[in-house]
Amino acid sequence: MDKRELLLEAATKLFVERGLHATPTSAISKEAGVSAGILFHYFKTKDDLIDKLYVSIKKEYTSYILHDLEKVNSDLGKLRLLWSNSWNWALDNSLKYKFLMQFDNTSASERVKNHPEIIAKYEMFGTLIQEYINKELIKNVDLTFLMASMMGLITSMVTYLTQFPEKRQDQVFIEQAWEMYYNYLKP
Amino acid sequence: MDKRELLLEAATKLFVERGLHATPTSAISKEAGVSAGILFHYFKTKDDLIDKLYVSIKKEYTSYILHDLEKVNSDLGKLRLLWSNSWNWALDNSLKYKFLMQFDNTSASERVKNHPEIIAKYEMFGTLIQEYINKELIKNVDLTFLMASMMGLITSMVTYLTQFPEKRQDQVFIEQAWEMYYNYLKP
DNA sequence: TTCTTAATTGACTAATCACTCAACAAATGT
DNA sequence: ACATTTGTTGAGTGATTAGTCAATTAAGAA
Repeated sequence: MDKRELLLEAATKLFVERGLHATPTSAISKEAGVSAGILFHYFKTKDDLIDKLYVSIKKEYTSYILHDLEKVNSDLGKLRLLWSNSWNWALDNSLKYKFLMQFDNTSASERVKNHPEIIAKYEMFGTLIQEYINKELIKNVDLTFLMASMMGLITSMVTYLTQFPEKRQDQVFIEQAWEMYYNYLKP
Repeated sequence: MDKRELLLEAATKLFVERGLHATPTSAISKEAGVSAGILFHYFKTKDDLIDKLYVSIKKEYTSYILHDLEKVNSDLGKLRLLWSNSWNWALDNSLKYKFLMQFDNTSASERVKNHPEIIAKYEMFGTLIQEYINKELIKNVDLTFLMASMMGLITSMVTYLTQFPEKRQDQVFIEQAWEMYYNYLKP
């Protein structure tokens, strides 16, 4: 398997488990089952690894949010899919999601937020949301706020469903979750 | 001024600014304007400092949430104060709040979450919320979920109001914020 | 005042850690 | 086949850093 990928995976696990400061690069390469030196073949520095990891996860997340969207016709249906994509990804990738949350609260994320590919996804997402706002399907709030609130609600879900995983199958719960979200957004 | 306090303040600032892993203890003592050695007089290790910082901030936050609650009569008024206390504190202490967010997403927080004083505050908060649930003032969800969702919504606010601070004075906005929260919680 | 304890300093040390590099292996191209 | 690039290793290095400690000062008690 691709060693770069192995390294990123190992790093995600250890960073969330121990925190950035308590995870030496040697631990990462050990966890990944590769030599210590190879890490610096794929990543210039430790900070570079961290930045690349952030970008890669953020890209995966933002891509998944828009996933299968064209298969739905109605606007409300699209919005609902947007939302469920978002929290399904978070639940299926809780480690990665936790890393995002952790890193987003550091100024270090400023270094990296302006990455072109992420900006592109945001813009796509942004025009879509703007369309919904124009159609008065949702409240007129700025995109940052909307993303942040989505993340906020999803974080609650992830926390909750990590504790009670069986609830995730519950159709009533899913419906409630959606209502909660939409209540929050509708004009 | 108390040097222990100075150290904790400096640490908060630097941790949020640079992240835990990029903040040496020497930088903390320098920022605090004290000698390098004194840090280890007040804190056994760097991790001990981090843990103590977390507990101290969490204590301050949970205390402030319950602040002035006895001055309000109606249940709904109390709930509203609970909420506004919570986000006012977060906005007035955004550095501390960001540190909490950052650290809560690390397993390191497990070491420290069971601190008796924090648990005590949670219990107080918990019985209060249980009362509201019994009175059917709010939905019957578990406390973890409720706290998490509150944090989630507040995080959105903090993100938003950091960008547009002038909105904070806006009465309409405050009213909307409350409605959003209550919509989310009412049965 | 004198004695005892606590606070404070900063040079020092032992350990850790990010990162290098020379050597080798594998793949790729010609 | 040979040459060239690319991937991989792990021991080694220099810098950084967490944490110590002997010495000094300040505070409190008697």
